[in-house]
Amino acid sequence: MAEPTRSTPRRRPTLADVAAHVGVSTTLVSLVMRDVPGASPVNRERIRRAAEELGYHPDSRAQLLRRSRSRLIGVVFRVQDPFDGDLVGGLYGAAGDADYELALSAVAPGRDERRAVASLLQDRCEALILLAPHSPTSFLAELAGRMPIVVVARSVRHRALDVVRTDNAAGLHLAVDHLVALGHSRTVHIDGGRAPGAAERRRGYHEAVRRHGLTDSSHVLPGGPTEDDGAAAARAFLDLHPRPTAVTVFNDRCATGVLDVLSKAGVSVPGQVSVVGFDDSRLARLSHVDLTTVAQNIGQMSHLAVTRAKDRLDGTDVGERELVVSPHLVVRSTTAPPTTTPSRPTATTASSPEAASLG
Amino acid sequence: MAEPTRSTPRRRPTLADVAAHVGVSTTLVSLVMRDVPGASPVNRERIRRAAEELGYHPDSRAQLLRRSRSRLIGVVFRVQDPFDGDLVGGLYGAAGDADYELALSAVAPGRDERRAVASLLQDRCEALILLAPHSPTSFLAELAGRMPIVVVARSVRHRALDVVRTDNAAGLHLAVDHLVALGHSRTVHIDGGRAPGAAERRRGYHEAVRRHGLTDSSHVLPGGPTEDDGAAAARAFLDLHPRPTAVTVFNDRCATGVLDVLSKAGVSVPGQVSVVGFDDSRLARLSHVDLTTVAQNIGQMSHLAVTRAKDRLDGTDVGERELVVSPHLVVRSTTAPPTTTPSRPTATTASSPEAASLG
DNA sequence: GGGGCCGCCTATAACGTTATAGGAACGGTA
DNA sequence: TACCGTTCCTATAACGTTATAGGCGGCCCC
Repeated sequence: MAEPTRSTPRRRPTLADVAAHVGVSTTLVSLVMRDVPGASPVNRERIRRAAEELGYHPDSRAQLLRRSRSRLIGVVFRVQDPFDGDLVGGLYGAAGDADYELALSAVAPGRDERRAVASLLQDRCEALILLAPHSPTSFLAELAGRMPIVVVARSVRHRALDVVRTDNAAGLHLAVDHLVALGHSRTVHIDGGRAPGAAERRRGYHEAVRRHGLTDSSHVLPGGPTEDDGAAAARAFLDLHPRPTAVTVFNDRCATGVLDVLSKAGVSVPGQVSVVGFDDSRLARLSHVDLTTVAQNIGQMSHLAVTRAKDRLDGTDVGERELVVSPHLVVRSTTAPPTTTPSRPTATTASSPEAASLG
Repeated sequence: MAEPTRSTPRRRPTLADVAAHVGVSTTLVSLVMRDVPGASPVNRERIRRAAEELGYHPDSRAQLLRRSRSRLIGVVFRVQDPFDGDLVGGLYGAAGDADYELALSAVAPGRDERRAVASLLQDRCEALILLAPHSPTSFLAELAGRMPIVVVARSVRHRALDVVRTDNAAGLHLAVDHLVALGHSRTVHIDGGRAPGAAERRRGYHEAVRRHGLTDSSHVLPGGPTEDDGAAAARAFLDLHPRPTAVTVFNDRCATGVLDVLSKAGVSVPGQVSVVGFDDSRLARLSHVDLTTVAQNIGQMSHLAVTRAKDRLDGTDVGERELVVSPHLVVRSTTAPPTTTPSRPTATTASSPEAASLG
């Protein structure tokens, strides 16, 4: 039992192992592994080779423990949400640029936000980025007393919380302006219910139609964030009389449900009805969906979230608590001029039974 | 500079802070926080209160560094994949039951599997669970020399690797048996290309139709894992003559693309064509899709993956390297008896132009 | 030749926790 | 009184790393 090290060959090699192998101090090995100056080229090379040979990997726990700063940013995300997935991808890039590491903690069925946050607290993250959190503001505020908190894609008004979000109202302005420019006047907005951002998008819709003097020929239909919500809303839409020629939808998932029901009902898109989504998710980009939609700038949002966390940690003086990112419109193939507009009856009117009975 | 502790009030409290606050040793606080015997009820209560009051959270880095075992299992997953998302949810549950923690590392655009794995190695994970990895077997085998590796949802034959996967061939047997039982004889399988599991599902399809003596009236169409692949395959399907009455599809995403194109072409499902997917993903369960599909048993797969990792770590003697989980069929509304079968012409034939020109 | 600086290296002490060993006080027993 | 076993508690040394403070030559410059 002179050398327990040798009796357990499975032990992971440490700095000391590499140092002993080369015949130098652990400090020198540490210098070389961190690529900081202070070692001769000869030793640098020998140490690198020994580390490679022994399969040495630094122990991040020990590193983080020793270093005053962990340079770790925690991210809470919903593991099934495609939008969160895209954001996480962007965050990895942005964190790398800022020289921070990311610690991921998922919200999943059976694992709520409190659990996810608690695990990140234990990991000594210096700041937290929460993607579309649904925890009460009081909980978020309490967290903010402990460390910088950046909330993404949810509007929270609290002086201790940073927020990065899309200008949802502006997004609906873009959508409505686009439809009006195409010649539509009878429009409807399918709402997101209590989902984050839904109220602002609804407000944006109202503002835009009022600006165009189209308040009387506009509607809001109850909906929600999911495909099912969209499908239900589309059925209600089919009963409207006279039928609007264009629809703005809370998000792309919901819009997909709308498109599906319209297609099954024999209503052609964009022939009889134009549809605009929101998010520019993977869904919208699928060639068979090819949805005109309001794109959130995921890259910029990720960048801003990380930068804001970093600025808070650095004590940099920042201005607004809330960073609002402008969306932009991506025109694809679900929008076109209305064919039933009195002013320009270009194409033949639709011949489906529904259209006939409602026209 | 007598007490730097007091001069920086923002520092996170440590065991020592709690101990000083109560007037006991750090060891005693540690005992209480870990809920191990050896402290008097009075002190136990006082320490708990002090910890709460100071907002003390144990530093998991220091804990893991000190403890011989980290009890940490690393998980590599694709951050945008809904199936991986479901699995991660299951893994959290299973890991909790086995008294392990999970460390998540995402594969995302700009962050490949090597990066994801390297970060977990640094975190001193004791084992790795890789969800549908696409790294070469050689890389996985090299990892397996370092620690237990469990591969989920991909078939890899290597004596050092544990595999947990669905019995893909059996899944297609279920699908074909179901269709045949409904009365279908002309079927087609839309393939997954090079996606994991595609070859086995294709083989299962071939086996099943041969068993039913339907080889001559069966086809395989090239496809892929995405909605777009399904949409393209569906267009090819529409050109088949005579048109098959039922389709088995590589997965639910691909099936969604198929359904969409069929719907736009005026082909009714399940009236004219029955469709069976694979995965039972969220997609399939949406009420407006309501897809008959082969369900992978996510709960069992998660459980088996964690258990296998644990057994390897415990040195438990386990049998097979490969754990094959049986799928089951979920019948929803995209399958029905064929209406064009000579034996029972129940409904009126469809009247859409496409159907007419091809019928 | 003295002083200063630079390049290379090492010893030591942390970081916050837990494992180990052991001490003090107390009651019970011989 | 001596001895034992509990119960409750503490001191100390790790875990693997890095920050700090040097040490030791050698070279340059007055």
